[in-house]
Amino acid sequence: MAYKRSVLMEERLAGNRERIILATRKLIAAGGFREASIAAVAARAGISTGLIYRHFPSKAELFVDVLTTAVDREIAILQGIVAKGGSAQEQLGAAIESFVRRALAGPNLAYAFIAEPIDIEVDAERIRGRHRFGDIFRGILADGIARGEFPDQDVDVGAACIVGAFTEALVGPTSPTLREARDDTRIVDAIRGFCLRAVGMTN
Amino acid sequence: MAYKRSVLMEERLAGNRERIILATRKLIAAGGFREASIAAVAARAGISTGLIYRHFPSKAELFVDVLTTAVDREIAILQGIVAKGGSAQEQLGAAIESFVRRALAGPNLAYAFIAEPIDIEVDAERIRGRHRFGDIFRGILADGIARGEFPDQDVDVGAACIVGAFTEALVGPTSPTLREARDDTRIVDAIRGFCLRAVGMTN
DNA sequence: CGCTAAAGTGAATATAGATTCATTGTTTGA
DNA sequence: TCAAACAATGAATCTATATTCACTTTAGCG
Repeated sequence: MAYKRSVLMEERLAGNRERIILATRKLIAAGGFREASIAAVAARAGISTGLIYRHFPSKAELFVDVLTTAVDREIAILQGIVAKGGSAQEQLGAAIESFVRRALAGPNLAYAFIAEPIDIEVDAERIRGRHRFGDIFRGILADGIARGEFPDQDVDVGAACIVGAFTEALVGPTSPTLREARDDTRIVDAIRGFCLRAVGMTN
Repeated sequence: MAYKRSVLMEERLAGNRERIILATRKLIAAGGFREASIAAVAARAGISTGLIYRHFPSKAELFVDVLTTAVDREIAILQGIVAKGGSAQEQLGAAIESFVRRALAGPNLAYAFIAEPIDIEVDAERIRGRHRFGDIFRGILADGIARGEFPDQDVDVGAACIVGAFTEALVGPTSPTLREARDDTRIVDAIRGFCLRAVGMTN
């Protein structure tokens, strides 16, 4: 007779997949891609290495899956903010604040993704993710300029600078957030202030 | 009798060391750390893999050497600019312009260093390099605030944002400079303008 | 129960790349 | 010219992981 997976079984499978993804995310968050070896992921997920390959064709695809999922979530939130309307200044401020706050809330943010290359396949996705973030900000900038809110400026460079600025301030090695005694609100304000001024608001 | 290297020999040795470093730098510039395998370095330098180990105890130390040398050079230039005095605004503008111009001049900048991790040892150095850049900008910022040129602001976050901004705009994946038809002056101006406004200059 | 399909395992294999070292070539100083 | 000391080579070795696959366990179904 044909083999039909019961609902319970179906759930277990999905659960395993979830546990693999979760384990990967945690390992990456804790110590970057380098920490997330297949053996480590398997151990953390409480399964065998072989089983991972039943769910993902390769380590690279597992990573890409984890990455895109995380980026999708952020992009959706940013788009939501833009969709809400308001002045370009409000949108930009809210977008940065949201991103920065979520990153700080971590505890150990998938955002580290934005900053660490490994293999070409994953890299491609990482870059795509960064571009998608850049596009959001480019849009807000262009809009603000069109509305006369911001002075005329190079939106490509501006978007790149904004992404670079808060990425570095948050997860980069220069980051003040890496040193203890963080005051989240202070950091959010500082980054938002920096970017808003940079874009032309006297604030 | 004791063996004493002749001057000529001494020079050949030094030349080999130089060629190894140069080959490494070029390979890294062309395709990142990943391209710079020991085999590739040896091939490019026109020597054997074994010889590399006569000059450097490990691949990591070779990379660290190449990295620090490059960073040292940049830092010295930035310090020279600061030492020349002038208003904080002038110093900041000149420092950014210098850095950005040199990076654009490439041909294929050692600055990619700033953006790509590999092993812990090299990472440590990379991070130190970024900190050293950050320190320069933190200094200029603090000075400008003290002199009343810039509004009061968080210098730690500001410095990180500045480093992040031009790093991303130059070598990051979002970078507009990666796409052809570059207009160097336009990019320099855009980045400098962004950072100066961010710091509080109405410009 | 007994039989099959799928889930799950983990030791064995494959691969890539750094590192070593036995060997060969060159330089030095008498 | 010769022997010791050093430079240089590159195939062989070591290492670290990703990936496979022969096998064990469990679930579905008559």
